[in-house]
Amino acid sequence: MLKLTKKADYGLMALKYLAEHPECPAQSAKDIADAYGIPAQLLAKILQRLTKTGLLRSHAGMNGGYALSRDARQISAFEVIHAIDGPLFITSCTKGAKGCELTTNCTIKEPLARVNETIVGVLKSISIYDLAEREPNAHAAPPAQALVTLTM
Amino acid sequence: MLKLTKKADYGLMALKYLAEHPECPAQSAKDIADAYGIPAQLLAKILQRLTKTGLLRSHAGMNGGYALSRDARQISAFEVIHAIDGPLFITSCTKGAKGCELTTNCTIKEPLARVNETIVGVLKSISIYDLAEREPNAHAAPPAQALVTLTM
DNA sequence: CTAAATACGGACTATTCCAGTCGGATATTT
DNA sequence: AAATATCCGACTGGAATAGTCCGTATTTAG
Repeated sequence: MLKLTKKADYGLMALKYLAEHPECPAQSAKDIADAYGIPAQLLAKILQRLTKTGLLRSHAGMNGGYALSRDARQISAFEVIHAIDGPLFITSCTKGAKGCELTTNCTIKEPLARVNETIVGVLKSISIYDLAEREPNAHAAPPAQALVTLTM
Repeated sequence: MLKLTKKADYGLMALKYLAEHPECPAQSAKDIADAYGIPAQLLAKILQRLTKTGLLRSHAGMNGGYALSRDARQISAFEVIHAIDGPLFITSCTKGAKGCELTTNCTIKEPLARVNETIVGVLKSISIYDLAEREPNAHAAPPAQALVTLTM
């Protein structure tokens, strides 16, 4: 449980792929799908959605495809996940405005909301660049240091 | 997305309820379910599972029910969630031993694994006691300070 | 100008997972 | 013996996810 959807995974993988091939002006959905062995049509729809939210730029026609709309360092994992899966709630009961229907108190919700914020914070601190520039062997010095302080 | 199951929510709520009523030797599943308006039979199964994993102690018969097996401060939210929902994986592809089937690389997985660990860390730092000792009005000074440092 | 390659997008199907129910067995107290 | 509990396996309904199909629009190559 507490899983990302496969679509979000696919989206992250695709952006990583694009970040790793900055020389190419665009990569088609099919190319990316083939590279990872994921269903092409499904990935296509994901990329379309990422285009609609402005993370990608698309170009139809031959040699068309998708490209990052910004530098990979400027795109966070959170943005990708949010674009694909929608808002991120850890509790089942957190609904838009009406809150929890459970009678007295879902007091649980309040502390878990902080956990939620923490997760969001962490995901925001990870950029697509971070995902890409990792050769399997270069496992050593990780640069950035994200510090999350949660008071409770 | 990235949601806890309702069962986990219910489990946390139930333990919180038990922590708030330390005077009673035991609370029946039905009592707790009624207190929150959640399905009694469903909660019963959840409590049974928590008993099997050792977080609760049960007692059949009249005036029977469930009680915390340890001090509320010694039970983490993570333990509860893990007992109910099983191991906590943020990525869809993390399977027991075989890892990811996707051909080349699910390089995504490695950075996300750290996110995973962070979440687990936060959940481990929250005890049932933390959930319970919160009167709706006492919204002021939160005591404990959990500090999560993640390097990436 | 035509054909190929590509993005776009709605509708549909399949499958999995979660939530909740049912029925019956066992244990304990009164 | 009866009432109150826990215990546990099996089943069902529904929602959400994963994936497919098919037609349209756009751009480039030849």
